[in-house]
Amino acid sequence: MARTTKKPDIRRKEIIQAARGLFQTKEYDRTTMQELMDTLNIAKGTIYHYFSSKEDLLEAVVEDLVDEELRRKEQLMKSSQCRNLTALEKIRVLVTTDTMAEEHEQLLVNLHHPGNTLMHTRQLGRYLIKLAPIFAAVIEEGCDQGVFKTDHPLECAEFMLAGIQFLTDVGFYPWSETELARRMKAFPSLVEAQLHAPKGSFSFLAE
Amino acid sequence: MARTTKKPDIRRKEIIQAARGLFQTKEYDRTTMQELMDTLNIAKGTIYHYFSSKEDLLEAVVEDLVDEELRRKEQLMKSSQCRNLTALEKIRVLVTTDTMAEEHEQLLVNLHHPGNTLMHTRQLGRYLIKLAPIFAAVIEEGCDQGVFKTDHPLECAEFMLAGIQFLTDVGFYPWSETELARRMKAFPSLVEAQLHAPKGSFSFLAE
DNA sequence: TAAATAACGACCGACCGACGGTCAATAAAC
DNA sequence: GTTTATTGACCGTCGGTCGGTCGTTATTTA
Repeated sequence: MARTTKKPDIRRKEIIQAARGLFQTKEYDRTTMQELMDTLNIAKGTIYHYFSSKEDLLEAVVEDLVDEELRRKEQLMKSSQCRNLTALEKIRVLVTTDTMAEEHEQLLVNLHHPGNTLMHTRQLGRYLIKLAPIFAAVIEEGCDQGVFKTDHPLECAEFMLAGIQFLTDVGFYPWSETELARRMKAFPSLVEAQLHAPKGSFSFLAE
Repeated sequence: MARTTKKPDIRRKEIIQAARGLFQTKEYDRTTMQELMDTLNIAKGTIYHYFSSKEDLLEAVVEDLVDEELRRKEQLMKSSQCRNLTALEKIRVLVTTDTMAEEHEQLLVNLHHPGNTLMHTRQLGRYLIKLAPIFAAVIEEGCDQGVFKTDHPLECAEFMLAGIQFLTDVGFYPWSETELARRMKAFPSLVEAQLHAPKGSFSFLAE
């Protein structure tokens, strides 16, 4: 077959992008290396030239995903429209501008299939490591402004993000609609308690 | 080969028990049906006569695991030595008498292998559904006694259990020792904030 | 300077072993 | 005799391997 060589970093990125698309639409487990080969018109050996295993590839995909999210949120916080918001407003922006949510929706279509548990878990793990500090910074700001109060901003952020994500994401567990609704209703006051925030300040979470 | 027939419910339990042992010591992914067959001296078809797939078997194992835990905790709460403890003391008993922890330790030996992510996730999911209500009941008791304060006892329990478990269990993500230590130190005050509990009342968590 | 050659590494794809799962036959139980 | 628990040979699929090929670039040769 005709062979096209590309610069390694280009090819690597190509593979990651294609894999990311497949993993998100078809689920990780149900995506075969054969499909990835077909998508890219590439031989199997080429993929394994760049990634030592399917799971290694998953790791790269997740890193790509989370890093993108990180860049967006960082940029969001630095943007002029955010510069002089209160900490509470900033958190609202961070949460509601959930850029990753779109991609998640694709997943939710293939609901109830457990083939993406590994990917979800990995993603949440990396997400916490990389993005919790951003939330923590804003929380700290809030403490300075007197709206929040906590001795452990980072752990607080990790704790809330992990809890909410696990209890909300049907990719982890096939939660029922009623369970999800019940939790959504409770989250505002839970978060407010956690941060010692004014009553009602997080009611936007339930929307 | 000579064949020994057993009562279906006996056989079923046998398979679950053996699978449980293997899944916990060897990890789910790395446990093959062949190994399970060898352990039980049973043909493959027999297993598939009782369980439609490997994952179906996993589900049964997890249910077995969590139900056992549930029974123990329920019994613990009903026991005479717990009857007239304060809510705070009861929670301490619930948490420190973590019967499942032993089994987890086995897992921690095989550290950093992601082959059990699915099992861990499933387990936490079912655990929350079945055991959060027990914690919630005690929390409610604490509210009545005036040591706690929350409008959503159940969601509060789910939230804390999910968060702590995910951030603590290296079966989900290969957290570093420093990360784990850092979080353990923070948990008491996080939980106290969540429940509006007196300062220091949950310091036993960090031990 | 231009052509031949050597070295490198990106790329290929036939092949493999392992694994989950199937099913027709069969032995035990009732 | 009927039902049902059990067997194990067999299958398809999938992740992964590996010896080898071909395009590219640096180096030598004419």
